Amino acid sequence: MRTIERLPKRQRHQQLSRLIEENPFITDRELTRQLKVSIQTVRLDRMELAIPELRERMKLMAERSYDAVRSLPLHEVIGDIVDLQLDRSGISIFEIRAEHVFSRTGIARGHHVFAQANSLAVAVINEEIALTATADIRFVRSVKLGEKCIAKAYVRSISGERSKAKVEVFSYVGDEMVFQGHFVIYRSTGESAIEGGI
Amino acid sequence: MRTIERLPKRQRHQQLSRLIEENPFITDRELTRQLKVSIQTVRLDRMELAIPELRERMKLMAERSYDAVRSLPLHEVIGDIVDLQLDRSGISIFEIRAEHVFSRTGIARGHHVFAQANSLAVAVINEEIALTATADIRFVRSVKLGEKCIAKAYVRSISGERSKAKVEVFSYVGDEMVFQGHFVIYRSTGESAIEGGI
DNA sequence: GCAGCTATTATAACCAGGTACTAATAGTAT
DNA sequence: ATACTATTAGTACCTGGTTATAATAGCTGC
Repeated sequence: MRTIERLPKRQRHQQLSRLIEENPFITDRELTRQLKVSIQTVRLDRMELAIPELRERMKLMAERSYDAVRSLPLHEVIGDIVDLQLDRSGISIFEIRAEHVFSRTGIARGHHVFAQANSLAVAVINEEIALTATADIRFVRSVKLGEKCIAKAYVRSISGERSKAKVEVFSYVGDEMVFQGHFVIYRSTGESAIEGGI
Repeated sequence: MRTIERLPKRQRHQQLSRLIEENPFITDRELTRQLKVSIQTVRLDRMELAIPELRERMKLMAERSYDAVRSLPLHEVIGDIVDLQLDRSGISIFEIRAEHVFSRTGIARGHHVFAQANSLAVAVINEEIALTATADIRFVRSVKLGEKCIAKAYVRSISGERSKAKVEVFSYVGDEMVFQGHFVIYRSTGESAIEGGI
């Protein structure tokens, strides 16, 4: 009977996957010890499961984190700006992924939604250095994992003398408003800045 | 004359450091090609500069990113809460590190300062699920790389009927106030939540 | 000019943690 | 008995190094 002998193999495959997921730094030798099979079996199993060798796993992790580090400057703006009319309006899209949600509920953490809006409010201001001075925000409904958050910013006034701009941002999922915020942005012309925008 | 022959070595050391910093995935063989010296010289140089071999570098990067992934759940609260009196007040400390600042200016990005305050405002509410409904915030002065931001939250009112709490948060660097915020937190008793707190 | 020094290069043995391939063995199904 | 799968064993080879030992080149001080 095939099932009798095949089950242990599949079980071992699951165990092996779990062990490597739990500790990606485990060697085949250690897996041999824990699974009580020969090192060849471990390697055949990895082959079948398309799990790369330890060094390859470490390399992939290192590359992933290195790419993340390199792309950090891009994150100075949270969300992808898809339309921008300086000193007038702007639109950005931000997809809520696993790293943005409150793990227990799958609800996006507030500061990510805020960050998208703040980024856009700063970006829409046509100035070298623009920093958020104040913000008055309202989370209208929760944003969930997988949802695409579309933020629209409108510049309401620019008072040239004191270098302040008022920007309103509304964020939507589909046609539901999820967030609204009124930002006051300092359009710093170089001197002492007030805050860390995005 | 010693300086004549020693200079090229120090220059090469600088070049080598720079090359590895630019691309940590470079092999000694490739360094040999770029520096026009033997592979032994490259290895002696790495020894002198205490730069680990490629595989060790990748392992360190992988471990660092893996630790970061594992500690993510801890980041559900931004900042270390050092004092907490539920429904009354709380204090948290958050050190501004390189990953939190606007790279051009070394000024902390607004959403990190906001996130610390928001986290604390949510944490101080003695409820299973607490979500930010609205926030009225003001960035008083910029917070810079290396500064320790101390947030103090005070619960101002709890209206049991509609499950709302008002929380004030003030953040300081030393004795300078850098941020203030008025939060309205929903103390969700299980039904439809409004926002993604922290 | 020659010992003494540093810097560099060469050579060889060895290592971890594998891959790739071949072969043997055990169990079981038909 | 035959065929098939699963497992184990063994060997050669690979990358990207370490470690140690020795040879060579270039200059220095005297």
